[in-house]
Amino acid sequence: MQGERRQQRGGNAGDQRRLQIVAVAEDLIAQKGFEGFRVREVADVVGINIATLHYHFPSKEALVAAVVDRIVGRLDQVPPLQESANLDPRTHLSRHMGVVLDQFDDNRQQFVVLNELNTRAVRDETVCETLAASDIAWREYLVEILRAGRDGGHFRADLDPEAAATLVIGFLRSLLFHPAASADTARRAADELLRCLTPPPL
Amino acid sequence: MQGERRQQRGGNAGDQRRLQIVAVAEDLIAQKGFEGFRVREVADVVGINIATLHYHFPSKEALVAAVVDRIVGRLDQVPPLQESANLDPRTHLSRHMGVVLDQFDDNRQQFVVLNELNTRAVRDETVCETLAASDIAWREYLVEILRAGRDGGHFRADLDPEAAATLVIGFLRSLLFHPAASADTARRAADELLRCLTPPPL
Amino acid sequence: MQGERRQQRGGNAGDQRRLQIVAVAEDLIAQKGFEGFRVREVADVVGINIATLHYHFPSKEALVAAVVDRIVGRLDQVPPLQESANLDPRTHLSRHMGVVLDQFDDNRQQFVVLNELNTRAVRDETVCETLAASDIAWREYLVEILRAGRDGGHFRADLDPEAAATLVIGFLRSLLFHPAASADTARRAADELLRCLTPPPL
Amino acid sequence: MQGERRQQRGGNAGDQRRLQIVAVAEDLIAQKGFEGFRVREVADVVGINIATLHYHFPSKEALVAAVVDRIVGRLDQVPPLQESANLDPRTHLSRHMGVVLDQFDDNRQQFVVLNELNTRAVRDETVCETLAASDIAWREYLVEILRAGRDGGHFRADLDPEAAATLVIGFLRSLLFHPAASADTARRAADELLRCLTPPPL
DNA sequence: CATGAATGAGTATTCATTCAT
DNA sequence: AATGAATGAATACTCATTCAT
Repeated sequence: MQGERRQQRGGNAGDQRRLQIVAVAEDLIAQKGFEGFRVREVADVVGINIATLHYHFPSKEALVAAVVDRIVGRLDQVPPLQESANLDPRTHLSRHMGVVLDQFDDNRQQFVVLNELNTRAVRDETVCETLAASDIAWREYLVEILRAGRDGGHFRADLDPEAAATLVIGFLRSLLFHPAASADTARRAADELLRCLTPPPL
Repeated sequence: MQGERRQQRGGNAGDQRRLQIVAVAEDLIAQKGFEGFRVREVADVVGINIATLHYHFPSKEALVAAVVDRIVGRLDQVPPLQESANLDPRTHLSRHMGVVLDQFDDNRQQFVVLNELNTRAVRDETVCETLAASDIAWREYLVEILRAGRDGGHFRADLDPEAAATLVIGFLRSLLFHPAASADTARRAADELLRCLTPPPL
Repeated sequence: MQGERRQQRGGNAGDQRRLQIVAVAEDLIAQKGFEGFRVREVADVVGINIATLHYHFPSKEALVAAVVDRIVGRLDQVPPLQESANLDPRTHLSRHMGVVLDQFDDNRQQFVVLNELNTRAVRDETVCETLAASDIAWREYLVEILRAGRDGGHFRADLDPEAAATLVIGFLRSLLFHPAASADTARRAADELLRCLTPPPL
Repeated sequence: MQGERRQQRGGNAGDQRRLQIVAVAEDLIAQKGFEGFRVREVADVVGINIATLHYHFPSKEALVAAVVDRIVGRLDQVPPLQESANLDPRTHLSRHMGVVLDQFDDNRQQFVVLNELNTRAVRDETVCETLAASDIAWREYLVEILRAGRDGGHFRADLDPEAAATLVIGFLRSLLFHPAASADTARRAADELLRCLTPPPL
């Protein structure tokens, strides 16, 4: 009976604090990388004692896991999925890439942390599987668009949807490598990719 | 007797030792990442005292810089550049991607370290500039091929060489994210990319 | 319904809870020793919050003191004292040692905790005095038996009752050192000790 | 070839330092017990940095193990064994107990640490075995004396040498429990024990 | 060139205790 | 009586770096 009310959606004071800690941790990982990530600094920024942080997250590993969940959780929310469902595939793909490029402009920190995550995935089985699961979902989403577009004549008739999905993902992923890249270069490449996939005018 | 053989290329015995240290360091960075990279472990594997290592490399930073130089130096040796110079651009590009994909199969460690380097570049100005320089050279090399191919009719007439170079680099770079990716998937994507760039049959 | 039964001996519900805490604490000291004894673990096993435990026992020291009282309180209940009062001294001593040896078989945990207590006594004045008081009572009890036995011809005429009491106590105490000792070895030694004290047959 | 000279008996500077650290550690264990034993305090007393201590002993456990070895090593040197070899068994046993009682007077710290060791042995398999090995050697030594004494008429004819050895060891061991015991009480008990074992005058 | 020994600053984690509710 | 959250002071251990030999 006790504390029943508190088990709602993050309304609890404790949950609130945990969210705060994870948010700060993500910031710090973006700034310093996993290499320079210190739990003590998280506690300092949040303004709590290091022991309090360990009360909420029993170990550094647990805190990192929470950060990973948070990041991947955001990845899985592909915003245009629902709204653009009834667009023609080419426009759909165009908007999808546009959304990612916008995020690249507006929230570059997220990309930096994703880069950290990718590097960590090489040696952390858990992170690797988490990222792989997210990757598969994204790939399937793209393959569906590309196949529908090919069959509907919006894309080249000889298009290999899975291979093309690899290209789209590869291109978008490679943005992670260019924290200083100009958005313009990226948009030109996205346009070129769309032309690549589009059938030639007769 | 000792060190007699060492008087070959690479200079004196000291240079030889330095090369050995850098090689071990690269191995360890590939295994543990920068996060788990310890100078003491380098010394242990080489079989020398930690103080001796510091005699050759005054600081960890200096050792890491040497490793970075070694890796980037290898990057800049694009093997097919010379030999394939007089091939037609489409075959040239195809072979270039093939070479990289072969390296991905045979020497994945190099890709892992490159991934580490990319992540570090976000916070290390020196590494960032070193990688950027290598990147520009690669890009120019590809742009040249793509432009020649477009003008010679091997590639689509409406091709944007610079944007296409971004796509090629992006695709190849994204391999770093898939340490477990099947080589087959990558080759299918490379083929698709070539089809993308090729003009449609009339 | 709740707490109804609890209104028996031991007073109110609070006393009941305190008894429960002390019992768990003794168990844990037996398992982990004073070195590995944690108040938090006591609270966890009892199933209460650590703050609740501190409500009942203001400090770790207070809880330990309660455990010590509990253990020494049990020591002072020498069961055969009353029932065997009118036995001949030799049988009396034999039964006394038998009772202790039986406890050694049946309730070895108690011996383990006593060992912890003895070690702590070196540095804790309070524990030392508590144990010393218990010791003196035991010693006097044995001296009485031995003196009566000597004067009544059951033991050797040249027996030094106090020295013999030291031997009996020393032997029984030394059982603490042998958590893995066979009961048989101990009983053989007890028999030998009795023979030692008994006058030779004429 | 290098440093060959240094591998002699503890003459090396490093060995010297290790001996010093172990000696200080033993002192501190005697003063504070294992419960209050801190590696940092060892370093402080020795006058070295905590990292230097960890250079010589990689972990607290390793340091404790070295202390245990040192203590048990001393236990195994039963001084009177050689010199008293040709004494009659009764005098031999008397002197043996005398030596232990003298140590009890002169070097009580050693007994305190032994007490700590005994308590730790309950939970530490290694310490338990080490102590057990030392115990067996001591027991065999005593059994030999007692058997020879019985067969030679110095001790009672119905003496059980192994049981009597248990009594002697038990008595001497029980001294550990009485850090404040008067030496006089102990000597009276030792005398009584000798009388116990001696055959009655005809 | 090479080494054993040493160190300062840090690094995650622990634990008894306290306090507002 | 009971609890979730918080804290100060420790605690073992690590790591790059230095120095005398």
